[in-house]
Amino acid sequence: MENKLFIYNTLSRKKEEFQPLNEKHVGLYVCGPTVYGDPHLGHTRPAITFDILFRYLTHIGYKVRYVRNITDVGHLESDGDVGEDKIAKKARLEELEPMEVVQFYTDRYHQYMDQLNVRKPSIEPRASGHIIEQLQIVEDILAKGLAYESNGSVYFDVEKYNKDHNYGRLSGRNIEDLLSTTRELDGQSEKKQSYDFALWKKASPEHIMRWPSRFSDGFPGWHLECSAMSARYLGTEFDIHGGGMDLLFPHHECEIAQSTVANGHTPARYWMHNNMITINGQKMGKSLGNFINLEQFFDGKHELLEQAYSPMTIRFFIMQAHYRSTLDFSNEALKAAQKGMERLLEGYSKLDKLAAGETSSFDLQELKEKCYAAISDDLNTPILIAHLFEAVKQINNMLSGSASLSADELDQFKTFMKNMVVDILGLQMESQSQESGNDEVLSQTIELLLNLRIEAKTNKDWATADRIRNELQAMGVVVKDTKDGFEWGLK
RNA sequence: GGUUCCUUGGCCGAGUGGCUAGGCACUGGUCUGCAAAACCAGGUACGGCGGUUCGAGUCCGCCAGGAACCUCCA
Repeated sequence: MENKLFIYNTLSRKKEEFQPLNEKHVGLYVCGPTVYGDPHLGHTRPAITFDILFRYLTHIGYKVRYVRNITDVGHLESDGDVGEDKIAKKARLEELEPMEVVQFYTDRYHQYMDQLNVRKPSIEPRASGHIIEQLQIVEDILAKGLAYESNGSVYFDVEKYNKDHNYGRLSGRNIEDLLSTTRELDGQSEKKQSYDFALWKKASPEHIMRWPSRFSDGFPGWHLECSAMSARYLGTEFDIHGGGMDLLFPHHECEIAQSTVANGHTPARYWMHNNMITINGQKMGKSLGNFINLEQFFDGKHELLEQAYSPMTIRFFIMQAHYRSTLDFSNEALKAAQKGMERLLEGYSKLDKLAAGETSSFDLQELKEKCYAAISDDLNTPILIAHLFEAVKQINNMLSGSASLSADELDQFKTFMKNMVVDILGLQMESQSQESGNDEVLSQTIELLLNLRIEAKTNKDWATADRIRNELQAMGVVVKDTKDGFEWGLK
């Protein structure tokens, strides 16, 4: 691959040059949502971050198998081992079959991801569809003596594992600290140590999601699903594992421990973690109750929102910060993102109008190199976007004749901009894409009016000219005069 | 309490020792019948105190404030 990619690997805490296990192929696994509620702003961060990674790897020529799971079982409320299953609880409250809850919120998740122009993963497996694989791992770990059975449940023996391996190598914790900082919780008497985690849980009588096993009728521990599904679809060793920083411990640490015992090595070579979105400086999360759903962003109906924000505005907002930094929500920041995005997309849409000049007045190769350097540097989208604004400036200058590109370079420039804006950043024009049927009639009508306005202007009939402009504006049609005519767009 | 991390101009947000980040907002100008858009120009910055260095927003120490994880959360 001619374009190198450097990514920050949580395992080594350094930026490393990405080297795939198999030339030309990349296996990517990202922890997906637990489908017991509507997606909120926080869910967009990993979705968009790894969408860009997926798009960029594809762009530079890799064949990427991107697996992003749907968690529909095993994810417990309030505590890793004693709470109620999130899906089951929702189902009980709503008097639904658990799989109805799963289907409903999975569909909703897909709908919002489509609006954000997040590409679909190659495979989207569900935890409940991989119980057999998960039980197999439980058997493997038991056979190696690193798990123990207790009252129908099976727990991972962290202390024993830590003798030969480093439990905490990903999260930077050590087992002594864990002992002293883990709270005493009810219902833990089955475990040897508080930090042991469940591989299989015996279902209590009222628990509706249950599968038979030789241990008990029960369900798999939460961490197990990712080990099982990544191994099934990407092999026991694959390239990149991604997810939110809040999953680093215990989820990913446990995943490493399980897979290491089952397969003899760490599952993924590169671990990437996106940071959190904050609201008033605090993490936006379900448990804190300070989250804003995507539906609320898109229709503006939330007390903290001053207006509605489009899916592309949200996408651009996320991309204007580096994925490993926290990103603070505010109306002011969202509005700034919206304006910036409009400026970038407007500039991009003017590319088609450019005519080639005799010579080139700016260094296209340098611009391209700077852009590739930015995205290759651990997906530095804010820097990439800064360079793209430079490109927009050049487009505007070319339009007014104060800059130019030769025919050959203009073609390159157009392709390059499409690669960056559309293929890699995944931005798309919003107003046009929504219209379809009435489009032609509408445009012709508006252009008729605007041509009348030109006549009025020629006759210095400013009153009529302004009336047409103002009334169109009131209907949501923005009119801009140009040297030899007009431009218009729908707001 | 433990671990890790953060503190940049009015707002958001890049920047891992020397070179203008960028966007939004603001001010002035050019263009235009006016407006919008566009373009040009401009200002405001690195939490505090020390240290290392020829040179620090960038490295080290201390202090202050904040966050994440340690329990489910993307």
